Amino acid sequence: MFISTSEHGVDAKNRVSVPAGYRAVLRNDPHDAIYLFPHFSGAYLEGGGELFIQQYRADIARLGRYDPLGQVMEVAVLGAARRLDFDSTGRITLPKALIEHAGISGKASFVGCGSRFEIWDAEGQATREVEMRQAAAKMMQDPEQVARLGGGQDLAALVGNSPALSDLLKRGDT
Amino acid sequence: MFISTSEHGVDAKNRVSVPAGYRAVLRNDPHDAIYLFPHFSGAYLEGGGELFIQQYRADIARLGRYDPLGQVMEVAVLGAARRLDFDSTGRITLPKALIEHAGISGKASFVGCGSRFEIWDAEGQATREVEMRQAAAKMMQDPEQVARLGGGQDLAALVGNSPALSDLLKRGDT
DNA sequence: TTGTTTCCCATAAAGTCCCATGATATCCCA
DNA sequence: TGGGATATCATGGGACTTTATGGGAAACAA
Repeated sequence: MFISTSEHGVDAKNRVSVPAGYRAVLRNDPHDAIYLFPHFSGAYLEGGGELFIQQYRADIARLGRYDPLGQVMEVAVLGAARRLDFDSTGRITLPKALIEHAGISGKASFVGCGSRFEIWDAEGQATREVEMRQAAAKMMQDPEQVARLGGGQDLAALVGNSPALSDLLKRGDT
Repeated sequence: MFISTSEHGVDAKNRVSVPAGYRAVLRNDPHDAIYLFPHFSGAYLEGGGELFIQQYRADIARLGRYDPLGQVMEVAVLGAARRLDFDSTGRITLPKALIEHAGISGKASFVGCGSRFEIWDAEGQATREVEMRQAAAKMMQDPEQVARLGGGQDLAALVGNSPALSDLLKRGDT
């Protein structure tokens, strides 16, 4: 699971160290690499491992070849995505197009989001984090939102019913 | 898996370099070649490897010999498709008919779509990409579309239940 | 011949690998 | 529990390899 936020410098060759904790998550993947794409809904990159990109692929494939939503997502996600391999010290080289989309200058901020992570320009990220915390607090005052979120009451049941999920949790590399 | 978008010049001999990442996908194929055909629903080419063309073949075969749809697809896809071999530096030579169908002049844009890719004239592709990203952002604001897309909730369970899919992910050449 | 296609070599730019170094974190033992 | 030894991590720079692309020679067709 990708968690925590950390900043890393982007050098003259556009290289940036991927947080060690994230790399540990990817260690079991077929290739030692991450997938990244410029997100369509904001100036940031979304990324993850093999599972992350295959989820998008599965979602798109499920819609079928002639669905307009699927066609849009194909270009916006798969067409824009890049596979970036690590060098021997755990860095990736960010393509120019991705750097420009996210407006990264000097420092990049990695934000873990569970099964995926986001990369933002470090500059704005600090304030964004505070805003998100405030937004969360506000939403928790709305009973409807609280109800939608649930509150984790049923995870135990979920695990009990799903050998797959149970294995996944035991394996611990998710 | 074919992902990312890149532009490549088409020279006086109609040669064009296939992105290195795409060639890596095809390395396990029986012949080191791609299949391409002028797509019936727009001014672009659709292409892929052995698996890509065999999927079309299987779909058509399933319809049976006397199905009008099958007959149409046979001509429109298999009849129009070409197998193009790579030269020693990873280029293919685009036949005139394909260049004309896609309106390619000078530069061609390869767009990865997972199990297949598209080739567009680079001129229009740049704007198309921006439009698609905007369309995606807009669609994500419509709860109905979001619901249709799903959001990958079930891939993990899917993988857990399917040894075949799990192997596929591990093999990593999809 | 003339035009077309295929193969091979040359080159510049881009990307990747490898080693070095300083900083940080972790471990171990008194 | 403090402090030094060790391992891990982040980052810089140079050497090397791959990739993209241009051009020329050889094979083939009309």
